[in-house]
Amino acid sequence: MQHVYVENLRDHVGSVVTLKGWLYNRRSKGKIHFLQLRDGTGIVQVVMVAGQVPQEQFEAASSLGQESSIIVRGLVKEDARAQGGYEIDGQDLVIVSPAHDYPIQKKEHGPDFLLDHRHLWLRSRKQVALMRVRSAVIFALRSFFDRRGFVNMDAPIFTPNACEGTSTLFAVDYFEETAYLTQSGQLYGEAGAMALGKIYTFGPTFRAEKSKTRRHLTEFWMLEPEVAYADLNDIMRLAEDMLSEVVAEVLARRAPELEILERDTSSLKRVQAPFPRVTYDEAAKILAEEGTGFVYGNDLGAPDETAISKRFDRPVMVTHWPADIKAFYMKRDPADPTKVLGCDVIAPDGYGEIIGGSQREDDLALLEQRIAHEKLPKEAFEWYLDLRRYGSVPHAGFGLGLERLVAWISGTEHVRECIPFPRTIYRMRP
RNA sequence: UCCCCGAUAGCUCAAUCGGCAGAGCGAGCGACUGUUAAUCGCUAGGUUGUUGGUUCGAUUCCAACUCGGGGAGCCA
Repeated sequence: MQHVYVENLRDHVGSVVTLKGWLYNRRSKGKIHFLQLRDGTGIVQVVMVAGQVPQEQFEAASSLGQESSIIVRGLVKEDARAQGGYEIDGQDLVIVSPAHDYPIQKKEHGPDFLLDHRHLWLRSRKQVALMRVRSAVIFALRSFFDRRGFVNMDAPIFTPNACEGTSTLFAVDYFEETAYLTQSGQLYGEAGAMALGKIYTFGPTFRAEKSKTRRHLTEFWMLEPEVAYADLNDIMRLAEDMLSEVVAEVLARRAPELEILERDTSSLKRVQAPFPRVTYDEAAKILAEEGTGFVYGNDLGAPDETAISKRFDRPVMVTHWPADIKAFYMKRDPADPTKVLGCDVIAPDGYGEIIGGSQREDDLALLEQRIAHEKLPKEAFEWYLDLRRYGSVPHAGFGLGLERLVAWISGTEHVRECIPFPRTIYRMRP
């Protein structure tokens, strides 16, 4: 007798197996119970017929509440009438722990109620599928970088100062000194690239901005590759290869989950490098035609990003941004010093900016000027300037927002469902 | 910080012009041998977010507050 998972039932047709899980739903009709057992890998229907199981088990099942933990032994059968194609002829039922009045019903709920019950909401069919997609995305990203010889070298989460000097940071008491939760691992990633050639950091990132949109979290996961001896074009190719391979792998490995999530995969199948590229100036022309109210010189707003992405059938790369609206470490374009060698990748279907990257300023004097111009505390950046004093090389990298990527691939409206326990401006419980 | 919207049973929502607080689901009890959010019958379930105002009378109109949702800005 072996304990099998629902996702492997096809290998056990005709055998008697033991399944361990929770009661997802029960439909009882007189002398027959239909128990839907979920175990995290899937849901299967268990049929219990009176007279074919011990009488006390049949009666116990008739009052069994949703999410009761149960162990079932039964015969695996193929049955066209069952969802998923397989069914269990129940022979024995053990109630591990009965549950009553489970708060989340099999009906629609509002976001407030569901987020208050996030610890239980995670058991729902779509949320399970979403977490499995998220896990597959992370695995695909890590294996992509591993295949290409990158070393995972994570950045610290406590930092002594702002990385980019713009966003509002979360301050914490650090032994009578103020520390901040990191908003980016990039500067540390640059140190790693000078040590190891090509690295990526992957960890939680914190922004204390009071953003209230479906694309924002105060705590999110960011993956940031950084490559020595690389220019803007190198990391643009890296970004489009990464997205293409990750999307293909998730399509191949998580098709059932994407179906549960009702994701139309036809647009994902078109996600293949190379991606269309437009400069900021070209994007501004498109926006003038579209009449979005875009003002030249500003950053792209969410409606601007959507208008541009609608012109193409795959992610779009926008390059050569005005230096004034970008971070101090981005390298100026030699052909036009008002622009920087930066690149944002905009996902289709209104999911917005999923990647922001650039070639980094590698000239010590120019970087010192930029730090002075931005009125940043130079002493805090001395270690960073050392990277230019001792063997500076052209280098580049980007940051990928994991939850935005997962939201796009899974077709989820809001990024808060794409992380197990979302942290937003008005919500940090449970 | 700004703009818009919302709060009524455990959940999702309704309540006409300001006039007795309603339904479905869930829960409890009962019926049913193929249900797919099963169906059918019965029962219980309410300080209408809080405070104040207008009124003979407020779930309904007004104000403030609290909590939440969507968006802007900022960003991934």
